[in-house]
Amino acid sequence: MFDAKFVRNNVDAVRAGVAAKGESLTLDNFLALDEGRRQKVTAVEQLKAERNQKSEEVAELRRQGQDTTLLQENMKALGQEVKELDAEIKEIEQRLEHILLRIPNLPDSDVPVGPDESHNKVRSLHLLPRQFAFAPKAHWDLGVALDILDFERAGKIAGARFAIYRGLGARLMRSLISFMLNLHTTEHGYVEVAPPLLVTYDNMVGTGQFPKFTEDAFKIAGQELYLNPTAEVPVTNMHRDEVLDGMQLPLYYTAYCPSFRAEAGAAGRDTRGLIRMHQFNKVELVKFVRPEHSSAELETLLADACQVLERLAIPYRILEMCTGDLGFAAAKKYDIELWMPSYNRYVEISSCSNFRDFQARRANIKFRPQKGAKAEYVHTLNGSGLAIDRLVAAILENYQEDNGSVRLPEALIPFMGIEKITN
RNA sequence: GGAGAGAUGGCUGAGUGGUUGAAAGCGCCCGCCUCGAAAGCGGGUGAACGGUUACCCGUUCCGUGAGUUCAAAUCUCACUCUCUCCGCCA
Repeated sequence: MFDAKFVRNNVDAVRAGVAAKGESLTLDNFLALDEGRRQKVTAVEQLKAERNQKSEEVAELRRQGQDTTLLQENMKALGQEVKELDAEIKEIEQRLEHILLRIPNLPDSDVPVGPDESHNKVRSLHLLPRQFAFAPKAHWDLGVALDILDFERAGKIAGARFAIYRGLGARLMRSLISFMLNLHTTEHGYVEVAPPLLVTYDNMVGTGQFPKFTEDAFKIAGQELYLNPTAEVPVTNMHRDEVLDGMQLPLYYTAYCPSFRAEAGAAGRDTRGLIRMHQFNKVELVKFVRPEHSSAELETLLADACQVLERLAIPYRILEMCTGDLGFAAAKKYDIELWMPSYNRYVEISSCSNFRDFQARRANIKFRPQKGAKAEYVHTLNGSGLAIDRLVAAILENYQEDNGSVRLPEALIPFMGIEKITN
């Protein structure tokens, strides 16, 4: 979110940034409301100054034992006027905030310009897709045949877009969680957290999901609580309304969280398998950093996420997202995509984003650069490190053998206690 | 779920409806002292918004929201959260 003053003073830049993201906002209404607000604020503040002054007079006259009824009568009208103006201002401010909360973050200047995903830039390729000497199976077939995935029974429990992990499948998921959390905590310097999975409306606003994308979230009936769509929400909001000690920055957090998405706009897409589910598992990376470091921190965040795929030896590529594919809150974003034989293409496994101070403003997260210095907004970043269900799918598909068994990546063997999943 | 206590600045903690943006202490910053430091002494030290932007001026903010009043941190109501005890439970 931007503050009104910034928008007022940088109308053209904001318009251009919004347009680059493929949205349109005239801001004319905003500017008119903003101008009207300032006029009313100036007016009401004069009245309030008068009220304060007269109130002091009342106090003074009373001390002298004089009658103040006449003065008090005059004050009533003044008080009423103030009340009405305050109400008008409040209404205008609500409308201004309504607009401000819906202005997307502006792209960094080095982000490739383009309307949609077709303009994303491939930054690098890592390992080449394996050439199969047999017809590779999709993970939903492999997993069911190996009796480690069960979609049918998951449907009995919760309907479509859910999965049951079973036996070695459940152990594989647990192994991936441990493997990734261990990697990030012991080698990359992240602090592991296990946050609440239900979050308030304000939390969702803080990270930018709300108010624009309420239909993507699951709401708890009768309560103002939502199932978290990504650990980004609870972990970033941990520090909401705080002034962090500048000496403690940067803060690195990693969290494993089940995550929940309504997938409102995805009816009929990726209906099979583990790729797009209402409930999925993810290890997330979140950083709170000084503004001058956030660009460099995005690069190391990306590297930390890629390290998982390096260790698992799965083919992947890194995409630099263009302006039209940045999403609402990001100023710059990389996607990591891994090779999925059943799709015969790369599939997203992680998004690593720099939000600059966009989320920090919404969630009111500041830091004090030095003792005694004025507090400033921090920069926040996050990325999946990585999405677990898609990783399971990719391991099954990329490591499958012609007899339907699946070898395990070296790095997972200590966690699994076996080298191969067979029937 | 029942009963009680509480919520004030970076922290601790005073506060009788009327110079209380808020005592005091801690912390922090500047100065004096010192070779330097500590101690001591003196001064300063919240945020947001608006007007001017050199300085400065005004308004708002004492958990949140409403109300009473000429005037609310202080009175009333609702809500949220924290703590203690009981009940329940993993």
